[in-house]
Order: sequence, then C-alpha cells, then structure tokens
Amino acid sequence: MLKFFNTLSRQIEEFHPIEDNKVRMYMCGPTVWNYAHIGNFRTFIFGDILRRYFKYKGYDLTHVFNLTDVDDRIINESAKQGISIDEFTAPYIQYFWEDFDALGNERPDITPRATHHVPEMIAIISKLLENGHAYESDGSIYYRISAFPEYGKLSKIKFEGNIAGGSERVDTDKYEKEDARDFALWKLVGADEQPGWDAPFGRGRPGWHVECSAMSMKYLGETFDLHAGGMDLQFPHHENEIAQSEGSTGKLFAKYWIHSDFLKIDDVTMSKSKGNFFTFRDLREQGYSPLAIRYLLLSVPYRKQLNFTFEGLQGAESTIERLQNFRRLVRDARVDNGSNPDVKARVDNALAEFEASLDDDFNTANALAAIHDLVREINTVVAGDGLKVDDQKAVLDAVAKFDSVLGIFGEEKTEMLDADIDALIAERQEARQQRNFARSDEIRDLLAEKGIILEDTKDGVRWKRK
RNA sequence: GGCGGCGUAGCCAAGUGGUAAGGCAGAGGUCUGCAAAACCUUUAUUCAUCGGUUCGAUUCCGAUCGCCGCCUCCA
Repeated sequence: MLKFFNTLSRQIEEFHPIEDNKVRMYMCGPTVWNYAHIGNFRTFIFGDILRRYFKYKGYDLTHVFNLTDVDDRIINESAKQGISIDEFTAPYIQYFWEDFDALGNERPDITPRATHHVPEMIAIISKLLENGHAYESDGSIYYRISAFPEYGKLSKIKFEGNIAGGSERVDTDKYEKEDARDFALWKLVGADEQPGWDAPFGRGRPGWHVECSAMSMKYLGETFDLHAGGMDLQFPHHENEIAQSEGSTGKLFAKYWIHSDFLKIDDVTMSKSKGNFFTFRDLREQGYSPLAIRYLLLSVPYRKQLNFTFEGLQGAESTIERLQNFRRLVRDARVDNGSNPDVKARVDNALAEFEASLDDDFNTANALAAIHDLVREINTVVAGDGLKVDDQKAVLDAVAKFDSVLGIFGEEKTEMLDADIDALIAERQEARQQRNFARSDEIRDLLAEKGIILEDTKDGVRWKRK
C-alpha cells in the first residue's frame, strides 16, 4: 500500500504517511439540483473504488461525501416556489441516490449537506476575520489571498499573464475586492431576503467553497488523509478550500488530492448544446445496463480523459457478460477432488497483478487486464477438464476479491426456475434424445422469448436469464 | 494570451529507452444435431507529423498539427 501512496498523483510535494491504519477521505459530491451526468458518475465510481480498495486492504475508512445545496440556482428556484431548500432538493437527492446505488456504489459513511452546516462555516469565517485572512467589503466577507502565500500550490496556477490578472474579464471594482483573485466567503443579503443566516458579521449566505472546509474538518479533523473530486474542482474550489482551512487552522488540510478527469463523447466535449449530454437515466432508457456503464467508466484510469462511445458501451455489455459467464462456468463445473498446481499459480499471479495495478496510482485498466488474463486461462483449464475442487474455490474466491473492489461481476443469481419451465426443459431433453430437433428447437425458442437462454453441455443443460 | 492533459490497430485503450498488455468488433477453425457458451489461430514492421539526443525512441528533447480541460459567473 505504501507504493500506492507514493504513486498517487500528489500535487502537494511533501510526503505524508497515513498513520494508525485509519483513512479519512472526503469527496465533493454533486450539486443536488439536476441529474448528474455520466461524467460526474465516473468521478463517484472512482471514489467508490477508492473506498472499496481501502477496505480491501484492511484500512479503517471514514468516507464523507457532501451533497451541495448552497447554490444560486437552488436558492432562487426554491424561493420562487416558496418552499424550503430541503423541500426543493429532496427529490433530486432521492434521484441521485437511486442512480448512485444502481451503479453499484456503496453508500459513503457520512453525507452532509451544506445548508445544515452554516454555523460551522460561520466559525471558520470568524477565525479568518480574526487572523487577517479575510476582510469585509460592502457587507460581504472576502478571503484575502495576499495573506496566504501558498495560494496556488495545488493547481500550480500562476496569475501572471492570466486573463483574470489582465483584468479583461474581471472588473475588480465591481466587487469591491482588494485583489481580483479574492473570493467570497459570505455574501450579504437583505434583512427579509430568504434564505439568509445571521452571523456576527451580518446576515448573509455562505460562498460556495467554505462549505467543504467546514464539513470536511468537522467530520474528519483539521488534517485528514484524502480529498477527492472531479478535475473541474481543482481550481478554484479545492485551492480555495486549502486557503480557507489552512488559513484558519494553520495546519495542513488534506494530505493527498485525487482528481478524476471527465469524459469526451466521440472525442468532443459533452455539452447540452452539442446534443451529447447524457445522464445515467438517459443511458438506462436506451437499454444499457448499469453494470456495463460502470465497467466502461472505470476501464480507463481516473487521471485520463475517457472517450465515451456507444460502440465502447456496447463492448462493455459483451465484456461483463463474458465475466458473468466465466463465474457461472467455474461455479457449475464438475470437479474432482484435489487441486491443479497450475491453477493455483495463475490465481496467485492474477491477484498479485490486480493489487499491483491498483497500487500503481489506481491503474484500473491493468487491473482489468489481470482479470481478463485469468478468465482466459481458467476457461481453458475448465474446457480441458483440468479444474479440481480446490481450484474451483480458489478461482471463485479470487473473483469475489476482484469484485469487492470493482463491482463489475453483478449479482450472483441463484434463483430457481418455476415448475413449468423446468418441465419444458425436461421435455426438450426428451425430444433431443429422440432426435426430434424440430420440437427441441421450438422449446428453446419458446424459452428464449421468456428470457431463458439454454446451453447444452456435455454435463447436461445449463440455463441463464437474458 | 497563461497553465495543464492527450494523440497507440475498425472502436475503447495499457505501457516501456531495447523493440507494442487487455477488452470490443472482424476473419478462420474446434466443440455442438443446429445453436449457445468456451477454446485455438489471426488482425499495428508500428505508437499524429517532422527534426534532434542515443548503439537503439512509441517511450527523452524541440517544433508543427489536432483534440480536451482550467484560467469569468454559478456550483
């Protein structure tokens, strides 16, 4: 695991080892205002794999995942409808978790919401005002970036030569800020304006960035291990979180940062105007399975952009079917007692490769290759009747281990067929005995219509659901 | 304009200073009554282009072309 931390894309230079077998992880979740698109879900799936891999490695993990609800669109829309923010966001939150669950993600341990943590935010802002890292201007509170020399250390952004610094796109006077880079911590609102929160420095509502500082430090401590999120959040959001948190505590904020990159759709950016903007639900409606979507989204290491194509998604459907067939084939294989030393070696090798790949900055593509190699090798062994009972267990255990991290094999179906289908299968076998293939094919087609796919093997008939 | 990422077979892609993983799709074959599943064989003398360094580069350096992201509001 040490190698894993050594190879993480770590933007902060010093090495900070994880102590005492505990991992505290914070991930920036969605804004609960609309359906998250599949690019967002790629990030959340990687968060889930991180979570699962820490547990796989025996770490004691605390995983905080926020749902952002301090957002102008949410605030304006809920005000317009005359309902509370919680009422407004409730259906979106429900949709989000439905999608999140359907994609096979484990629920994080703590899922706080910004509007429920305003007092914590006020406390941070008060501290920043006290120690000179923030200032009041026109009733609002801004972060004083000039008081935090390390600003920019995460994104390595340089302001010289930037458009923002060139004042072409930012009218500094308009915001009454000391410096164009300064950002709002607290925005003044009128006495009767909703929503608003009372604070020692005036009635207002929080800026975006302060919520994550408040919630992460509340649940994970002033210094925690891992902060994850989409690449788009690196600047300015995460940079500002560092400024707020370290500015208020004087301590290191997050030890490691992981940012996953987004998708391209057929080599172009996903956007509504291009008509290639997809949510998970869009893809479900087109008949693609959650498992295939998950597989596709994790098949490319998180740090690279993934070029999403429907050909690729269709391929992922085939791939997961192959994986499921493999597990079924091994499980149903007729095996003799004993073990095949060759199988043990191959299983051990695959598990070692799998872990080595994930330890190497989460190279999921290589981890999948290790699985596919094993699948091919063991399929060959099974085809040659070389699988023994000990091997069967070893292979299935390995599959369970792979799946405990990646979640791509799907549910193990152990359901029974109902009696009339059973009878049809028996009748077909009888017809085949009598070489009445017209009747046997008729029954096979009939069952196919019911979603039952039959396979004739030398050990008898197997079936699976389509 | 500034910063960063990427360009590998029909598609998705891993990877390395020493001669190209894996998946999907395609082709041929084995098995099967036929299918299905599975297996075997096969598919890049080549890694955007042009230079340079090197005994040797896809891998390092430079240039060019193309694509993507951030640099503004909102989150």
